[in-house]
Parts: sequence; C-alpha cells; structure tokens
Amino acid sequence: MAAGSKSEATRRRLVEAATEQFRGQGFERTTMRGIAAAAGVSVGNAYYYFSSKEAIVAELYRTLQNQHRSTALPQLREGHNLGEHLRVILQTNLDVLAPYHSLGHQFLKTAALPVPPGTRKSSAPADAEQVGRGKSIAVYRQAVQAARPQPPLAVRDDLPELLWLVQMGVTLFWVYDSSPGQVRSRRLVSNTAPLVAKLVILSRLPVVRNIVEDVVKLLRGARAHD
Amino acid sequence: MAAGSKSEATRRRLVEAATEQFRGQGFERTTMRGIAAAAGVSVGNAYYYFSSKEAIVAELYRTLQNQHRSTALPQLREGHNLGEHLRVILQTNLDVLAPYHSLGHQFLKTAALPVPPGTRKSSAPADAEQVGRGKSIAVYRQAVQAARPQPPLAVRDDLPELLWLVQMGVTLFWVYDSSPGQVRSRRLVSNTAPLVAKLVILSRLPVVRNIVEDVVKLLRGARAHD
DNA sequence: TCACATTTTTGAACGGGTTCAAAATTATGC
DNA sequence: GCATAATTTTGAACCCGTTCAAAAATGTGA
Repeated sequence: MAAGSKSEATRRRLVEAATEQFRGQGFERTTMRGIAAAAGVSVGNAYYYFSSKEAIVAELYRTLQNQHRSTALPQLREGHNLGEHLRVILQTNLDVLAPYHSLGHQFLKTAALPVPPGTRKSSAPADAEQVGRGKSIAVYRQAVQAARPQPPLAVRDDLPELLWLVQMGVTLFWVYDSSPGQVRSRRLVSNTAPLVAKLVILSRLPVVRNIVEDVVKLLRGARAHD
Repeated sequence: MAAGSKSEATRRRLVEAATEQFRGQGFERTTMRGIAAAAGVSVGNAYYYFSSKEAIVAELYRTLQNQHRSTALPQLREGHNLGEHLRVILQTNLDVLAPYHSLGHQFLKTAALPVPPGTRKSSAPADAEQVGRGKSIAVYRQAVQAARPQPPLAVRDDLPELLWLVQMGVTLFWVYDSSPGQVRSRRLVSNTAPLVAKLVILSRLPVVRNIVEDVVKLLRGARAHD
C-alpha cells in the first residue's frame, strides 16, 4: 500500500462523517465528538486532521465550489448569449449548494467572506482571499469569451469580476432565503440573468457605459490597499 | 423608589459591563463570566436578563442604530441635494459603528441579517425582520423628501428602500474592511454618495429609468412571499 | 532484527456558553 | 405584620470546542 494511505483513509472517513452530519443536522447540532465517533476515532484525532470544526466546513465548501465549476463549465457552449450563460452558472451554483442550505451562514463566515481582522491565526498567509474567488472568476471569463454576441469591448475586461460579484450577491440572498426550497433565490436567478445581459448590451450607449465605468471605478477604489 | 428599579439597575450594569468589554476585547474574548463579574452578579443572573451572549450584542446593535438615527436626522437640512444627504447618513453610520468594528461580524449575524431558518426559537415572532429596518428606511424617506432638487417622481417611492439597500451593502463592506481605521469604507462612502445621486438624476432618461424599474421589479420578486 | 525518529492516536483535561433547581429577595393581599 | 406569590439571584452542573502530554503505530537505516 502507498505510504500514508491509512492516514488518508482516516481523513476521508472524517470528512464523510462530518458531511453527512452537517447535511442532516446543520452546523450547531453536529458535534466534534459525534463526527469522531461516526468516523471511529477519538476527538483529539479529528483535530490532528482539522484545526477546527469550521475548518471542516471550509473544506466542504471548497469541494462544493469545485463541483460547481465542473458542472457549469461544460455547459458554457460557444454561441449562447451571455444571459443564458449567467443563468446556467448561477443555477448550478444553487443546485450544488442546495443540500447544505443549513450550513449557509457558516459558508459565508468561514469561506465566502474575507477573514475578519484580528481573528486571523498568525500562521495564515496574508493574501488569504475568499475561497476559490480566482477560479470562480475564471469561469465567468470563459462565459464571457464564449458568449455570442460578444459583450461590448468597453466592459468586456471588467465583466467577469462584476458577474462574480453578482454571484456573491445571489449567494448572500440564498443563505438567508427561508422560502421553501429557496424558490425565491431561484426566481431571483431567472430574473437577474436576463437583466444583467440586457444591461451589458445597453452599455453600448454612452450614458449607460459611463455609469458602468463609474461603478467599476468605485469598486477599484474600494479594493485599493492604501 | 419605583417598582422594578433595582432590576433595571442590574440590567443596566450588565449592558454597560458587556459594552465595555465587547469594545475592548471583541466578541470572542469577552466571557459571560467576565461580564457577570464586572456587573457584580452571578453568571446565571446574566441569563435571567439576556437569553444569550448574542442577545446582548443584538441589544447593543439596536442602541447603535437608534444613536445613528438621532445623529443623522437633524443633519438632513431642507434644500441639500440627495447626494449630500446620502453621504451624511452613510458617514454617521460608520461613525457610530466605528468603536465596535471588532463586533462587525456579530452584528451581521445577530441583527443586520434575517434569522437563518431552523435556528429560530419557536417563541420568536414569525415576522422577525432585520433589526431596525423599518426605522432606517424612514430616515431615507426623510432624506428623499427634504432633498432639493426633488428626485424624479418615477423612482421617488422606491428610493428609500433602495438607499437602505445601499447602506446594507456599505455596512457589509465595512464589516470585512481590514484597512486601518476602515479608511476604505470611508472612501467607498464618499464615492458612492455622488454616484447614486447622479444615477437618480439620470433616471429621468428613459433608458436609465427602465433599468431602475427592472431592478426594482427584480427586488420585489425576490421579496414576494409565495 | 534492533534502535531510533516520525506519524498517528488517545484520553483526560480546560475554558466558556448555557441550564436549572433551589435559595434569597421583594411584592401583594389581608 | 404575616402568609403567600412573584421576581430575582445563586452556584453547581452540563455540553461541547479545543488543547496537550503521552502512548501506540509506523517508517527508516544499519
């Protein structure tokens, strides 16, 4: 057997046990003792693999993000318009997250949003960004490239990041959406996608383009590190 | 002495002790035992007045919201333009919150955002909305009414709620703003206020007005309860 | 195979949020 | 003033996330 495979197996059992319990009982009601027991190890051993309960959630979130990408990317067919692409990406995002709606708040806290200052462990890298932000934006870059007709040049470069922001907004909404099956989030997606697409087309008009440029400048200013 | 004044005094001592410790050491490092000790009562007694540690934070947030209103409202002078009003409201919001930046995440979790479903205590009223949402929107209603020139009729009704949404966005940004003194949030405010004002003026143009109307419809659809 | 280092696992503790039965205090009717 | 009810306070648990020293298991070189 390959070296470390026993260790990997333990880790895998922990992740599986945790995922199942998180899914079934949410974050609060799931205990580290419960996870460890289900995985057949001691509590302390769980902490050998994960530095905290939240770290397990973070890993789950990362997994779901990857799952989202590999579901969404192959559906971005050359020639579809931007609205259609946006709709697909946003919908698959909700599809993947759906079984873990009860973990939504934790996803926000531990993964989707930047680390609150002062809470950072000194060992964590300073550039710690939102989990998977770069990769997610890449998906939107692909969506923009493959879209027909092509979005106006004036906004094309900033579009992926803006669309990612839209996704963050929708996810935020979804987390606190208490409607059955989160229907309202679904509806939000089906309304948002065409609206954004329309906006992109209209950005050919000087008035609209100026507004969009102002917004982009605003966000740049907010992101600036000084 | 009036009946219950002893009880009120205990409660007040708890709030004061808690506020001071939250401010000085943030949420995590403040303990219920510490708060109780500083207030000169037992831990159990603290729980007689507050159902949880988070409940104390929620009360603090409510207090700060009230403080914000009574600071901002008198500055909304008849005749100033909308951008100026928006700037004042957003700035004073940050001013009031500033000493409690380390509590930001808790503010979001316990007060600013809707209660995550399933976490609700059965006793809580079903209509539990974001803390102070209604009152906050009222401030913006006042800001719109007093603004000169008056915003276009077409958007005037929806404006207060939209501006409140902007405030939520800025607050969200502020919570996770790790720049010294949250300068970036300040800058965001000074850039956002004139931009929004400009947008409101432009909403006289049919293209822009249609977009704004679409956005309003989108939000209505998201809010709908069916 | 043996000595030694490394990795993995354990179980007992600690700290802090929360609960609760009982005690102490305060209010109320007579 | 006194009995009784309601309010307030206590302190000892309980639960659960987390830590840690030490034990067990595994790997490595000779």
